[in-house]
Amino acid sequence: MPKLGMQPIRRRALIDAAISAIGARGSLDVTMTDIAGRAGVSTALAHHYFGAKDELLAATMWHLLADLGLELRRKLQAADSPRERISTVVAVSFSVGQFSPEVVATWLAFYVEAQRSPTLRRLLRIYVHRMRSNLLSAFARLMPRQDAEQAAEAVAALIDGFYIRRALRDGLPNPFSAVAIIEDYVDAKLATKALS
Amino acid sequence: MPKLGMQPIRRRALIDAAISAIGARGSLDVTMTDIAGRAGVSTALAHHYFGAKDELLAATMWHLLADLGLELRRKLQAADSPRERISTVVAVSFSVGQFSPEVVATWLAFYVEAQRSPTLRRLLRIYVHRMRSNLLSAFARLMPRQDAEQAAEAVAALIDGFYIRRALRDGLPNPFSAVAIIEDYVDAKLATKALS
DNA sequence: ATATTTTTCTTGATCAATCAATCAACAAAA
DNA sequence: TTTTGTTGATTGATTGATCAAGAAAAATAT
Repeated sequence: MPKLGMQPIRRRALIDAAISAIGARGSLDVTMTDIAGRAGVSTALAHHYFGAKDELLAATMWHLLADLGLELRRKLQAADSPRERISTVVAVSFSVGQFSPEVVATWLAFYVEAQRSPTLRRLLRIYVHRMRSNLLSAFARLMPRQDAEQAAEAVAALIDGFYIRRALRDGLPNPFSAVAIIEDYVDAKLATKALS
Repeated sequence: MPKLGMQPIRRRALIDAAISAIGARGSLDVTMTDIAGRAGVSTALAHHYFGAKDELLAATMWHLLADLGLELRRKLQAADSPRERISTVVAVSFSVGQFSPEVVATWLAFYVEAQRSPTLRRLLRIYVHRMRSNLLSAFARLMPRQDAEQAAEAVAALIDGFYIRRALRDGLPNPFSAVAIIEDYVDAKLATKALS
């Protein structure tokens, strides 16, 4: 079923077009005509490469996930201390590649759609789990277990919360203040709960 | 244009049905047939009362907003100190009426849709602004202005972030831990930044 | 009270538009 | 010449919206 010889360039172009379309519209309720048009091809070709619309959307989400995972792994290698690892997770979440309005709107749309689609939910669960375990293992080396769990949940929620604000293009102006607020939280938490 | 003599009971039933349908599906992509069916009436009747689907959805969001506003105002009257007011805002956000999976999913769906619809965006802006000013005015009495602004942003983001987790029915199990984490943040912030 | 008219409420049937998906045909490359 | 890539045209299904007509209720008259 998976066509192996197909030119990956078209797949990539269609995925980028999907992100563009979803980002512009703000939801997954985009037409194949819109996506194909942005990629400069016919809708028939999109179906040729992805079969059904759902598969194109799933591939799009998988791409976002892979992109984030790649950047995260790369940056984490340069982080030595647990404290640095936390900052890296935060910084990557708000880096230009991940925090552009288009990408953020696409993430949010997938969050919503994941409630319906088991495939998307499974993909999203991977992301949530990875984010959580990265944060938790770092925090666990800096404070008691229970506090570490709280802190990891809080930072994850803060990241998601700022993503929503960003998608609404309201309230929070730039990524810097988001990072500053989260870092401030981490510092405060460390100041009160840190292991001696 | 607005029919004055109409029975408000049908409007209310249709709005409740809309919340139910949106909550079940997880997005605003619900059919009039679904909504009308849940209300036990025909689609034609839904159009009779609301004109277009968009207006029904806008009315639904307005209802959620009014509900939240009502509960918030009532509870805030019983809060004397700024610290209590902060706790009240948090508590109301995670109260049974506001934090049920259905309602949360509906909120999230509206967040997403607000990117497209100016009407919905205007409604949401009211909510965001009210939440922000409630938090900010309370924090401003407890710490320097700049810290207060950060804290208000952070608490608002935490609330939104936990809402997303709840909508995904993943990670965070119950409202109590969400409240505990936010309260812990507020306490930590006060411990380090409070006015003498 | 009872009959009537008028207004309000409700629906089934239907329309028009949108859209995912298919397919036969054609071009390009291998 | 076989495989791969590409499209225009078409189809079938979904769905928001409309409309004429029928119930039900309310108002008015007898």
